[in-house]
Amino acid sequence: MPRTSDKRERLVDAAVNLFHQRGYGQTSLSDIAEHSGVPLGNVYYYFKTKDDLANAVIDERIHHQQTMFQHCEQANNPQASLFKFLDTLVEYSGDISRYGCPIASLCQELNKDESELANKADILLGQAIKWTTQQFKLMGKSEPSKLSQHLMSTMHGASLLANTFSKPRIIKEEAARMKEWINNL
Amino acid sequence: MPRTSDKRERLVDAAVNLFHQRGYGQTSLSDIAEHSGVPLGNVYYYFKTKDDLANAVIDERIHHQQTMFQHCEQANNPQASLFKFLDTLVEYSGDISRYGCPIASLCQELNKDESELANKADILLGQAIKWTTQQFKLMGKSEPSKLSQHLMSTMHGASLLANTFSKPRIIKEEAARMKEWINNL
DNA sequence: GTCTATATGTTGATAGAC
DNA sequence: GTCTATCAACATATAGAC
Repeated sequence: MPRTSDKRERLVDAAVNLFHQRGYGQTSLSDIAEHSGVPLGNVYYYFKTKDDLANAVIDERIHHQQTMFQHCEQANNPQASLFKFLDTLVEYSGDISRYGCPIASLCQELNKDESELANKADILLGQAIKWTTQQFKLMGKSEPSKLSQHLMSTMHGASLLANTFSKPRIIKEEAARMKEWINNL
Repeated sequence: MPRTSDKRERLVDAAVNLFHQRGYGQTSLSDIAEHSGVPLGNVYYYFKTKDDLANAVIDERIHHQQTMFQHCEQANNPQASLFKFLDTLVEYSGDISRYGCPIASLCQELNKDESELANKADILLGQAIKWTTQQFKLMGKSEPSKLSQHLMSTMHGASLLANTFSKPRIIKEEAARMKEWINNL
C-alpha cells in the first residue's frame, strides 16, 4: 500500500480537462473515472461529492492562474506584464476557440446554480481582475479598476466570439487592439 | 377540441425562460412541462425530442432579436441606431447580471456539444455581429466588421463580468465607454 | 486503500387508453 | 389531441468484500 497515491491528482487532472471541454453538468463521474484510470467506486474515497471534486478543480485553476501571473510579472514593468498576459491569451487562443475560456465556462455555468460553488468560481475571475487592476495602478493610471474591467470585458468577449465561430484570430486581433489602447492611455 | 392550441407557445415560452435561467442541460422536460402547465407526456406531441424544442427556442430568440434590431433602426442614423442598441443592453442589464446573456449562454453551452444545435445557436450571435457591422458600414467607417467585433466582444465580456459579480453597473459603464469609443472613431 | 456490486433517483422518450 | 403510466439508460452515491 503506497503511502501516497497519484490517483487524487489524476482525478483532478481529468476533471480539469473534462469540465473545460464538456462543462461541469455534462461531465459524469464515470467519465472522469474512466479518463483517469480510477474505478468509479474509488472516486468517492477521494471526493465525497461531485461538488467536492469541482472545488478541487477550481483550486487547481486558481493555482495555475497565479503561477501564470507570476510568470507575467517577470517582465520589466507593469505595462510589459500586461502585454505578456495578453500574449499568453493569444498563445492559448487555439484551446479557447475550441472549448471556450475555461474560467468563463465555470463562472457562467456555476452561476446558474445557487450553489456555493458559484462563489468559488467567481474567485477565479476576481483574481484576474485584481491582478490587472494592480498593473494599471503600478503604471500610475487613475481609475485602474475601470481599466481592468474594460480589458477583461473585451478579452472575455473575444473568447466567446472565438469559440462560437471557431476563430482564434479574434483573440489575436482583440489582444492587439487592447495593446494599442493601453499604449494610448 | 380547439383547432389551435396555445400549448406549443406556452412550452416554448417556458423553455426560453428556463434555458436562460438554468441552462439547457440543467433544464429537464418535466421542469418545462410543469412551468407551462402541460403534462409531460404531451410535450412529445409538439416536440419529438428535447433538441427539437431547443431549436424552437433559438428560432424564437432569433425572431425576438430581429424585432429588437428593427426597433433600433427607427433612430435617425446608423450611429444613433448603435446607441439605441447599447441603451437596450443597459435596459436588460438587470436580467443579464442575474442570469447572464441568454445568447452567450446558449452559444457557450451548446458549443461544448458537437450537436447541430451549436451551429443554430451561432446564428444568433452572427445575426448581431452582422447588424452592428452594417451600422458601422452605413456610417462610412472602414473595416466595419472589425469594429463590430470589438463592440460585441466588449459588451459580451461585460455581460459575463456583470453576471459573475452580480453587478449590472458593469454593463452600464462599458456601454458608456463604447459610446465614447464610437464617437471618437 | 481499493474495487465490485448495487441502491436510489432522475432523465429523455414511448405505449396506449381515452 | 390529450394524458397516465411506464420503460430503459444514466446519474450520483453507498455498502461492503478484499
